[in-house]
Amino acid sequence: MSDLFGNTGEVRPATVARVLLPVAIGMAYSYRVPPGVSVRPGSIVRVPLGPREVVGAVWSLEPEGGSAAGNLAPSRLKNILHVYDDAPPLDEDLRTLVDWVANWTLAAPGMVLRMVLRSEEALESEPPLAGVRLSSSGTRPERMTPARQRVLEVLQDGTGFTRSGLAHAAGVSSSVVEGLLAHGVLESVELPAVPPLPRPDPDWSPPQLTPAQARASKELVAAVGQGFRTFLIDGVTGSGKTEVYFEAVAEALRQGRQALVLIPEIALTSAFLQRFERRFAVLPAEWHSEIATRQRARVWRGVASGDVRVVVGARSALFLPFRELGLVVVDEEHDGAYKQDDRVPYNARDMAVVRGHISRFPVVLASATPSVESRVNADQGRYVRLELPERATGAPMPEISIIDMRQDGPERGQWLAPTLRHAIGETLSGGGQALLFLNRRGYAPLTLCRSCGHRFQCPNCSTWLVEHRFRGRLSCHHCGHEEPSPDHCPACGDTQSLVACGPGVERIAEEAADLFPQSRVLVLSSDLQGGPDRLRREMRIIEEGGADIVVGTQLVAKGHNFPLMRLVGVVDADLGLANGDPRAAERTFQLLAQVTGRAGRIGGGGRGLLQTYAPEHPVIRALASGDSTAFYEAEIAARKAAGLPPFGRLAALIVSAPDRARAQDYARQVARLSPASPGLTVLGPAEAALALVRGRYRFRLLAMAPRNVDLQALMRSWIARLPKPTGGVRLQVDIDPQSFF
DNA sequence: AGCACGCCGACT
DNA sequence: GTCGGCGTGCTC
Repeated sequence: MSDLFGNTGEVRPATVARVLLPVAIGMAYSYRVPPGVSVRPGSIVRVPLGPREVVGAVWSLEPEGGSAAGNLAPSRLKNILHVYDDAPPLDEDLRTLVDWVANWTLAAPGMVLRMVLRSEEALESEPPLAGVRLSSSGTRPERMTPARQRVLEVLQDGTGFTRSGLAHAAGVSSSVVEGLLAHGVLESVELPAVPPLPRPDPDWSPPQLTPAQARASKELVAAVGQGFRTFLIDGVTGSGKTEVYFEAVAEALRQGRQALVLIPEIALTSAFLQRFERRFAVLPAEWHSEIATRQRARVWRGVASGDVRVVVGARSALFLPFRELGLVVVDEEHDGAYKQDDRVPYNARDMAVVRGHISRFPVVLASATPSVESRVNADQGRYVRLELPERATGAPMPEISIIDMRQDGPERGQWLAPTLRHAIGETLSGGGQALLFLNRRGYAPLTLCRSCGHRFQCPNCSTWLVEHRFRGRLSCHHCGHEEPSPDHCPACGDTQSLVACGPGVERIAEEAADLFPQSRVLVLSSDLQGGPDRLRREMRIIEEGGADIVVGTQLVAKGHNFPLMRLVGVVDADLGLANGDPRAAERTFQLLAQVTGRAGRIGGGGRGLLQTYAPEHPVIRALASGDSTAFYEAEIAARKAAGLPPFGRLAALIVSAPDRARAQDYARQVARLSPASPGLTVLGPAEAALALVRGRYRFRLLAMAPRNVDLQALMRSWIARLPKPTGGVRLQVDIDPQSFF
């Protein structure tokens, strides 16, 4: 027996269904299936839960009379209230994915289901719109007027319009339409709420590929429809990775399959959608947190029904109920935005591979600076590596050189070395743009009183307050605390004694403006007022040459192409190398490779200058030489020796409590228990392992296990043996925690 | 996750 | 005398 959606399943009337609910409960709950109602595994239902009603999904059916241990007596079961028949049941693959992700992340399966059921509005079809068309009786108006004439012309081919749409299209007022309707010239008609979606055309505008691109795309195209396989496109910035995987998307479309392209922080990258449109004639469906409710429901429904063929989305798009998904692409696969930190901690890049494995389709990871783990997977033959060693435009890669700040540093109170200043001057006089990159918002990271040594500190965190001179405020980048910039020291009362220490982008912009007074300087950072629209405008200004010097944080490393950008000066290449994060070097390398890759991307002739106090550091050497092999090999060896991912696995137990001392105390107790767990290494209770992260009173206790140990099972048994947290202490487990991996 | 219940401090 | 803070427990 097969239904509308192609699912074959028993339609034997079950009396009890196990329903997974979108709440943090470890198991599915049993509900009675009322007589005359039919459900199957995957059916989306509304059920009572305590005082409220929730939407869940049938996870399994229980045969009559059968009951698993711990279930309530059938007489006490509540009824399923409603079955959403407009939405197709979640298919078996998707249910397998939900269970898999829940097990992997140690999250409640219901919380993973919640990510699937992200649009309650999608579960019921939109009611049709009231519209009008020419009356089928052929009635003509008794008195013809020019306005009426125009309305009739617009309706000539028999299409239906909404009343306001018709008035607008004909250029008349709505009373003209009302009149014609009253006279029987027009008749009411139901219009579909969602106009039929044009489908992307795989053969609309195939690009001219370079030989390297053609080789890579050929391999991808051949793999589409041939089962599960993971590819890693490893191509330098500007090598045209997008064109390559677009060919795989095209092939999936030709084969009647859907495709999903994940990109980090999609809300900011309308340029990407336009590229898609140029290749496939229509815009793809978009999915991310900023999409409006109605549109979100349409995409969800379209994905489930098969009307939507391609989705471009943020990490959460991975949990959409695709009907016939045949390809997932993860662009910029190394990007941290693929990791979710709260609720269900998962990495969408890895779960994409899992989804491909479950549903037997290829997965494509792409990056100019692959993550260490993807690189290892490619080295070991688990992923197929496709290399694009040259820029698609033929432009040479930028020439990167080092400025040794110990010898060639600027004077005190300045931050741009003479060599960099000189390069900026040359670039500007040559008509190019210069980008000064510093990954630090604000004017100065620390304000100090010269008289008494007072430092402005956050009242909540133990961090310095960052001065934002444009806004006239001191701000904590940790918790968001803000206060007005002071004019005197609160400790000693001195008025002329406050000094800003160290640079932020605002301060670099000030210095650049002083050095090049005739140039237009633009600052780009996430505290730009005006939201994404403003950001897009500023990006446009840069693209069109409306700025000479851009000073930016990591915001400028991503997405946008700046055709006039010739020089990238990294103000502090060592920033980010010093913190305790074992991924610090990798992340710094990725960020600086991306940002220097902005130089000369179109016309060539790009230069990159790295200001550093550590010219011998492997990251700096890799960037300057353009050869990252040695750097990656060193990273891989270090990870291997430490048993860190990808050779081992990592978990964090997060302890939060109403005060720091109690969190710390409990973390110590936990750490003391660890030797009892074979195969698990706990870092701690040394202060170093009790890393304080985000917000007050939270500690992370890191645990590491070899790759072959079942970390999930180990953590579960470990947690079961922990002393019961009391006094407001709370625990949360996080596998592959964001702040470290 | 959400929601109710319950127990303590500061106000109309 | 109540309002409301969060700590605790429960939901088929």
